[in-house]
Amino acid sequence: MVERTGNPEHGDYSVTLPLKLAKVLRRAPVQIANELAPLIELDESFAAISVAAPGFINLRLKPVWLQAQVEPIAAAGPEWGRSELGKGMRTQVEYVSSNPTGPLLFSHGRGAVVGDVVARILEASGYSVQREYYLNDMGRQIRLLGESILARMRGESPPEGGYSGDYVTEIADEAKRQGVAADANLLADFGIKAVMAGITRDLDRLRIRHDNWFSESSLYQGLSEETLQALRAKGRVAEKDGAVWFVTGSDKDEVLIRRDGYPTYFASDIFYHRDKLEKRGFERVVDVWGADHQGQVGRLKQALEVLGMDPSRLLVLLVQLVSVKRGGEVVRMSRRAGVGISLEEMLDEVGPDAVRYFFLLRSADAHMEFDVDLAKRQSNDNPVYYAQYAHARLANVLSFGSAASGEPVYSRLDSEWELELIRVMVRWPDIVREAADALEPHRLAFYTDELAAAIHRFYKNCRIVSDDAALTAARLQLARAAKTTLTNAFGLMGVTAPDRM
RNA sequence: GCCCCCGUAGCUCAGUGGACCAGAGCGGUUGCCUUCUAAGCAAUAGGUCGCAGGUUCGAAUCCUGCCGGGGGCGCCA
Repeated sequence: MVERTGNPEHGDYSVTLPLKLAKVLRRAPVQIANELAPLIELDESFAAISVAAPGFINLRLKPVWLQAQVEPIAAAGPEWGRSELGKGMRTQVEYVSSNPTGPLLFSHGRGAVVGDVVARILEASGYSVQREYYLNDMGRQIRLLGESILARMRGESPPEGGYSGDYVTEIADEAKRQGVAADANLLADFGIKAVMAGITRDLDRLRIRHDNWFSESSLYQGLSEETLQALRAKGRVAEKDGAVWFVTGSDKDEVLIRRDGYPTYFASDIFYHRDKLEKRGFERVVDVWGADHQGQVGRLKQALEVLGMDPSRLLVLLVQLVSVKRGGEVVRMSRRAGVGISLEEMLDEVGPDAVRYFFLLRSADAHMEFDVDLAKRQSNDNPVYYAQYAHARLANVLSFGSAASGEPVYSRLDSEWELELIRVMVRWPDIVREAADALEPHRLAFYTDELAAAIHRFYKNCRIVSDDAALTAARLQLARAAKTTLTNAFGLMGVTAPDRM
């Protein structure tokens, strides 16, 4: 009903209620608007109210109100933009969860950043967040990992469907050095530890952490049988062809326990999510998955519903695939295709700030092309530097003007550039709230870009430190408030805010 | 065949719970450093918003049907 206007000429906010009422009341929207407008009680923040065709009521903020926001924003510091809207709701965000059978690929990095920033946004919005990594530490893939290492130690070729990357050789060499017995099970354990050490090192460089590593094998200490029993009691389990099936009710049932005795990932997913939602009692669970797992969402939610859980408590964010453009050549990344650029390699090449910022510059459900050449360019065409440079400029001028004394007179901040900067700043809490509601981290990057642009224009057009003490003090406070806002935005994105560049 | 995502400027993408000239970045052209960082600012060119219907006072946005790209539909993960 109340929306922000897209065009400054229409004020700051607009009310579209008359347009919506028009149909119900069967009257012209302009007429309704004209009657409604005088009834709106304006507090001192708004200067003007006007009716515009075909029936908008537009509201304009008073400059004096905008000017009065500067000092509180500067004073709020890290708190500016945070809220308690989540009311401490126990929320889990699960992300990365890559199998410990090989190093992270660059495409995993996207899900890692999306999950991490979702967690940061929710924390800033008053949710109680746990960050979890689901560790697939059992099953066929793990057995293959052990066998692959063993084969490498013996100089044999890996088993069918096994792993053959250089890291397998490295692990095999290290296992030999440490005198690990040539046993597939022991080597699998050894391999998991070695691979996870690499994964956590990469994540650490990307500034991504988890609170909990949840082991898949721990699900099979009681909970699995209990859950199977519960499904059986609902009449949703059948046995045929030597396997155990989940009866979906449609024409296609799903295997839970394979003929060889291994549970399928579907089974583990059911057990795991029951553990999250019931045993551990998270009110809401956010899973960040690759888009290639889309097919699992429906059946998992169905199973949870059969077990009596409200499936809407589980939110699955599907992150689309990434391709990498480098030197004019596009490399499409796919987990399955096995071709991929490692995350480590990209961190070496472009650094964590650019990797994070670029991932956040795209909505998660859009395929993205990562332009390596652009990301590593140390120049003005690089959006990361554009935003960081705005921060560095403010830091510099604040240091330059640190000796200035004088009482700020905020009414002096009356140029279009100053007022525009304040308008952008005061939106920040809304941006955080909207990003949290929609679970859309990319909104932060777009906002940051807009804020940086307003800062650069302000800096360019308003000489901050001058002979005019009152104006200087006011502009320095504005610079402080802008720097606070930008710092907080970078903080939620996990991007550094440099004081010098 | 069915399901999900995408199709908007030369390129990469926002906007898609309706309305305010259709936006940003990169790339193109052109101006601006005696003064707190030019990694900046300013101007300019460039688009049948995939196609066709429909709903509406109004559609890039909602509905239907097509077309194109990607992903999924396994006792793989």
